[in-house]
Amino acid sequence: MRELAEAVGMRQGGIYNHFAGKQALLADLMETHMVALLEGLEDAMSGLAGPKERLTAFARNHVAYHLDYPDDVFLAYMEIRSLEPKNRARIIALRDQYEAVLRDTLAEGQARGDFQISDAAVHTRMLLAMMTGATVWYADGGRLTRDQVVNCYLKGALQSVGLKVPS
Amino acid sequence: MRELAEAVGMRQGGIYNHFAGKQALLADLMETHMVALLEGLEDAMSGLAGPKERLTAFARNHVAYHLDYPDDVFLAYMEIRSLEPKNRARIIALRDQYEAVLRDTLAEGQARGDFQISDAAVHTRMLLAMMTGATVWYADGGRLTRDQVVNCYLKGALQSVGLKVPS
DNA sequence: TGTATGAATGAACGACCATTCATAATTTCA
DNA sequence: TGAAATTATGAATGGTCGTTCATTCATACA
Repeated sequence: MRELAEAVGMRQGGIYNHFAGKQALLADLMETHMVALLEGLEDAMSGLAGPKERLTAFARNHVAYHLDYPDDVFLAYMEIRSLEPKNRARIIALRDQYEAVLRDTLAEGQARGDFQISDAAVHTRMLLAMMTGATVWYADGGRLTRDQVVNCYLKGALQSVGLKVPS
Repeated sequence: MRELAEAVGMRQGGIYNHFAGKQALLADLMETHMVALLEGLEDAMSGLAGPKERLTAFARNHVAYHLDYPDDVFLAYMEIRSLEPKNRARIIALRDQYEAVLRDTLAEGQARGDFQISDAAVHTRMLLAMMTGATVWYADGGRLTRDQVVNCYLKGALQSVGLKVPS
């Protein structure tokens, strides 16, 4: 808390005029992150019908957002276990809502016979873990640009469901 | 340290007769984990030549091992940043060695034209994150058996590199 | 049996940290 | 301008935790 206070230009006590405590601050940060992620997703996927188009939009949006806000993603992953039950439940509900968008897309592709996957729920978690992992190693100014990385992941995601992707 | 001591049936001070301190204990745990992972991998892949066979063995071994030791995997991920530079360097060297096995396999498959991937190094991280993620949600006695999960991930991994997998 | 070695104990130490609160400074607005 | 409300300060509090160490205990061996 001392460090956070310094970082925004005040002393330790000042933060408590804006947040009830560390837990409330953490929960607020994580909720803001999840809501932004969800809203961005809804924008990106609105109006798209086919499973392939929807998966493409999801993957692009997910990877791009995660590369843009690696700190939020890191915090959400590392500190979810620090949330009190009530706060954690709220955040997990948002996360579940996000996951459901991908799961429904995969299930529809599977039902249509467009996707070759064993299990939509498992494949959802496979893809989410795969794409989120980009934040761990990506750094601006590295060998690949952000867009190149997004395209690598998109290709991997599409191929993972059995689609053919032109090189 | 108090809790760890209790868990092995002694009081807080006793641990220091066996480990120099918390840092040494953590480093020892993580090194043991990485060495076991590497040795298991070498066993699983020895004698396999083709990229497809090697990727198959890697994926099976990785997912199976991770499902068997989720606590080790969790610790290795969450606490790697807690290691002092010297210890961290040792662990990361082992991790790099492990990654290199998969990267070489993917690069060979790409060079042969067997795999359709944009970038072997990126695809390595995609697959590792994807497969490691199984530990986050898998629980014994759930809807799917361990072997079913391993096969889901194997199929996803093989398809991600552009291979056709019979359903 | 007596001694030496290794291991366990638990109180104490020092450092760190989130939070509180009395006080002071600043801002708002009538 | 002056009072009220909001915000900032920083010392103090209570708690946690890793580590140390004098002491006790158990075991092995001569």
